[in-house]
Amino acid sequence: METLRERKKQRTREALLRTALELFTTQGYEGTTVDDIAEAVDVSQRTFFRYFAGKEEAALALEEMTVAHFLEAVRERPLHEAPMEALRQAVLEGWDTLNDVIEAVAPVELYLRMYKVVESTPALLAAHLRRSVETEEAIARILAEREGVDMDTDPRPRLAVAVFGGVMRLTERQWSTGEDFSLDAMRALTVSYLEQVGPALSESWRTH
Amino acid sequence: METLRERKKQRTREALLRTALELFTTQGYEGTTVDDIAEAVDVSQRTFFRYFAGKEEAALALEEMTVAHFLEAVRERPLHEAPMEALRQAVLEGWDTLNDVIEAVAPVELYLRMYKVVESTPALLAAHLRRSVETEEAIARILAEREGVDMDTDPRPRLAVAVFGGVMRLTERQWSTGEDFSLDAMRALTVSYLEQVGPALSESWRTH
DNA sequence: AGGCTAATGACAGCCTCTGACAATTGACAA
DNA sequence: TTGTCAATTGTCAGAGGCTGTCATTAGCCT
Repeated sequence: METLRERKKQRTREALLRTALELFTTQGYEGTTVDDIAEAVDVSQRTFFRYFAGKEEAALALEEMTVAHFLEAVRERPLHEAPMEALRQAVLEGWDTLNDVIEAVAPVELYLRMYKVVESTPALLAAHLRRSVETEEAIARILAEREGVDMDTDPRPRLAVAVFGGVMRLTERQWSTGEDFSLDAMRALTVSYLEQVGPALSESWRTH
Repeated sequence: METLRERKKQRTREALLRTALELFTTQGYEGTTVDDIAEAVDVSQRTFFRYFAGKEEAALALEEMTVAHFLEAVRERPLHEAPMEALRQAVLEGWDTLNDVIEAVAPVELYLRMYKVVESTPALLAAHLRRSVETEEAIARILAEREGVDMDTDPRPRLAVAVFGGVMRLTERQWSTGEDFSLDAMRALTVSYLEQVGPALSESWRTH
């Protein structure tokens, strides 16, 4: 952001994003129109769509940053860790360093509030899940390269990621609807669920 | 469907659905407008929205039928089967008896073609995934009751379903993009992936 | 046959998103 | 500094999904 022009663009984008998130978390996603956002920032509606492909993109912009951050964490995991363990450590580390990634754009608190909005708004949840598919494909690629296997012939990378992704999405959902809506609670849930995957799979749950 | 009125409604709905699916599979989902469908059936656009909550609902109507069918299959699995095994058998059985559920509305071949449309259309894939969340919640409830555990305190039902769902979605995706687009191929993929979940999880994949 | 009710059509309107063109504003060299 | 070029924005116009409303039609039932 050298030139004045670039700085202005940056400021417009951040104003749009911050305003959008603020409105989404207070009036709800569907209760907020793009016109509302544009008007609050004092730009035309058309300008909003020049910065964001759609309402969804603005709503999920923070998440996109954290996903990128998580992918980076996976890439940097030591090679001696087994795939699932590497993923596990990467998520936990991701939560720990969440603030470093977000703070420049918005307070963590706003991110957390958006989480609930996403989870409780059908249209947003749908968009979120669709993105997860792409994220999982990216993670699978990282794992495959890491372990030196070929994704096209070996299903294990995608399989491991599918399982991991399933558990993580469940974790998010339970967390966002639970009472303890803190990062610590999220960490605890993650650890707990990942621990119980094994037992949940092959055994019978009955205690007769 | 006793009265003439009810028969007419039934016919209108089926005409709309069949026409919609036909257009979706030939011109694509986004290349088809609701007006196109309504016009082809010779009803007003408003009438379309009286039968379907939206374009999505029409596109996913067949799938909804098969999901209901699958849930029924899960409910009827013998109690001696472990949870994951019951789910596995239910899916396989679901595929076997797919035709019985679909044929009254549309040929299986149309259902299969729609599968590719869903998987390759972002908006539809998103809607599909969102529905999967609800489906998984329903399955978890069935499993919990079956095994006599309380979902609110025991995470295993949701956990098992999350894992299973993750694997099944991967299966669908790989199947829909693969070359062998037959039900047999689907069955084979399902069995194969479920077999490899265990190995993919805890071990290292390297063969040094 | 005639009243009742359900189904449909016809508008009008809101919201998301896009293309096109003109106006503005910063960048940069002469 | 000024003039030119390019990037940013605003303004329109319009498509497409979806909803509310109200009048009209058509099946139902006595």
